[in-house]
Amino acid sequence: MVRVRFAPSPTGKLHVGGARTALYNFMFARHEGGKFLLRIEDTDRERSREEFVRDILEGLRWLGIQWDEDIVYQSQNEEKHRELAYKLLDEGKAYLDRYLPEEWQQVREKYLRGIKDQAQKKQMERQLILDPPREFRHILEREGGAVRIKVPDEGDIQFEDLIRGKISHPAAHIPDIVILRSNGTPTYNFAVVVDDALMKITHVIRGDDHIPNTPKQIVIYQALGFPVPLFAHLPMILGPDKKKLSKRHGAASVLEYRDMGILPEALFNFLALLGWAPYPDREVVPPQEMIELFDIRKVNKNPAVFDSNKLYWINSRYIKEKSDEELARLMKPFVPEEFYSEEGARLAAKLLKDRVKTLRDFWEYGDYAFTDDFRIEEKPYRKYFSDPEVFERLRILTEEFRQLEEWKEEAIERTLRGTAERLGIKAALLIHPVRIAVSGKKVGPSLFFMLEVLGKERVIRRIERIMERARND
RNA sequence: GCCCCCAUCGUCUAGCCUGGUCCAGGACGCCAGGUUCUCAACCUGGAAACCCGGGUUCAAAUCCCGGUGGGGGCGCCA
Repeated sequence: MVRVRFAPSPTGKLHVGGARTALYNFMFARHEGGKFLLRIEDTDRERSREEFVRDILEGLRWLGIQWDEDIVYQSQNEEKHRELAYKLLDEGKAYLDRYLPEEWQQVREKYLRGIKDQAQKKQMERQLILDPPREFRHILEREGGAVRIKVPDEGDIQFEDLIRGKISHPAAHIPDIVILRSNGTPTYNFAVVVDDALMKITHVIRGDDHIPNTPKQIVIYQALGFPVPLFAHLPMILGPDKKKLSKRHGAASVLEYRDMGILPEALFNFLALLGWAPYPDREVVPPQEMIELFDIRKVNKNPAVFDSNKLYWINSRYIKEKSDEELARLMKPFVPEEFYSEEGARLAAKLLKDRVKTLRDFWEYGDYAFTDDFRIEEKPYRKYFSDPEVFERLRILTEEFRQLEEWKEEAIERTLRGTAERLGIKAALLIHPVRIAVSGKKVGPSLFFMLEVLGKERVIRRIERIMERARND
């Protein structure tokens, strides 16, 4: 049974890099019919915050990434970590380092400064700890200390990465790792191994910044006698400047994308595509299908630049696919409360779903669907309503509209063009002022379609109202 | 410094394992044209890449070696 986990530390919001890692774990678990678990690595008490835990959970839920068992908090396992570290000590697989951190710093500077050869350095460090120089002889009398695991001095630590194939690291270059600090808390590499073993994790899927940690963790697994899981290291996600993605690159947090009007399935789709391609010629692949096709072995090795442009494009595709009713519901958070109505939202959806990029755009470009009190762009308004002739033209058009029985796109167009012809003017001289009158904007959907959707009463009302205003201006 | 990892259009990628069908395919973006009442969408077309150098081979984007470039790590941080 496949068991994977996402193990964020709650020292910041859920950002897209973390979300992608969670996503790949989730897709792998679902594809394999296994379990996806969540572990909060909250051992860094200084920096861990409850609000970040909430942000992470909310972000995952929003993306549709559900975890299967109770959330594990790393801090719950501290007793177990200590116990296992002491067990290794008893078995002679680890030893005590009695230096205080500051002392060790001094010792390193004094005795290890020029040493470049890592194997040699490792041996000297061990020597210095087990057999301190005269001035530190006294530390041997001390109780306790940090626990260091003995790392083999020869051979290579090897593992088969599901994405990269064989990775090998000379054991002699790995120093004896501290697994328990002198204050009794476990270090990261040790805690991860113990927790993963306790949770019976079978596949560790994480960012490739962890590749250098893996050989160390394997040493720990082996010392503990735990089965070593399989590893898969995902490439990093980079900002447009090819640097590791961070807050400097604009929105980096998952919930920020939600608040910008991105659909969760669009972000899911987009993130899944960063490092993997389900098809050679299809980009829009909904979550369920992604899961069915997911193959960890096909994941790329090279880092990917986060291109928000493409995210917006994918988002617009998903918006296009949705029904007006669903969009009406989805856009609610993005419309000021006093203006929101289900009817208005449905009109906005119908009018704009083929042209918007985010849910936010519905209000941004479609306020006139919700209220008569929409914003009128000054420049085009002045352009079309400073011509005194516009009043008579629109008065005639309004009369025609009033008598129009069948309020349909084609009939409206016929009426308007017919009127223009009789007046001996270009249709554009009616079209543009009407557009301003009913929407306040110089650009938007096809006018006749817009008039049909908005409805006869509203259209006439708005034309008359704007003329009223223009006369007074 | 040492160790590990990576390298196809501006960007995401297909192809690479199992050399020839690749003068390298798709998508975003960009440019041009079409449509049109506007902008977008849409349709059509276009520019745009195998990091460099050796080797193996009849044949290399694909295999091997070296270089260069980028990333990560070398903590009693995670």
